[in-house]
Amino acid sequence: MAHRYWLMKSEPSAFSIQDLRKVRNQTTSWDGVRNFQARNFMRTMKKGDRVLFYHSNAEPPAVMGVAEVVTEAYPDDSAFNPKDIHYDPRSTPARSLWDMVDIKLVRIFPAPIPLDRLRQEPGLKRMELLRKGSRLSVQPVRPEEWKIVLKLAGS
DNA sequence: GCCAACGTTGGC
DNA sequence: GCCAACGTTGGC
Repeated sequence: MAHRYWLMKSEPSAFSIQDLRKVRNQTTSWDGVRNFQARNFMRTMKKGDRVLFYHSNAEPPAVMGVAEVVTEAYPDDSAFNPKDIHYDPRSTPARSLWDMVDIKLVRIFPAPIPLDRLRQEPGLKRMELLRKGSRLSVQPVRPEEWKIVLKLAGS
């Protein structure tokens, strides 16, 4: 089965794509997702799936580069820690409510693709990111949308 | 900082 | 099961 495509949002003030470049193995666990739809998407991710890394709440908001799924969904242990900002007592190691995946940096685009640039592309009209009021932090990307975005990135 | 859009919570 | 109140997201 062919790999699937996704988009994942991060606020660069919390964790940027430059941060991802610096961490060990350029790999991080995508913890802290506390939205069921986003969690469910992560649960369907397969090793090798490709991810657009998006900076939200940024100036400008933009697609920054590409990452890949290297570990499929497993319990998000940040939910178990009362001191963690994402603590959720409903989730326990025995019965994990929240999951995460590991992603690894593939590449950072030479130039970010700003949100308003994406909006100019007729082929991206249906993209989840561009839907009015869309807030999903993990979302699927159609293959044809992926192709357009990568073309905009100059690949 | 504002606020529209959305998801979640909880009283009934 | 409804839905008002509330909290969050995220563009602007």
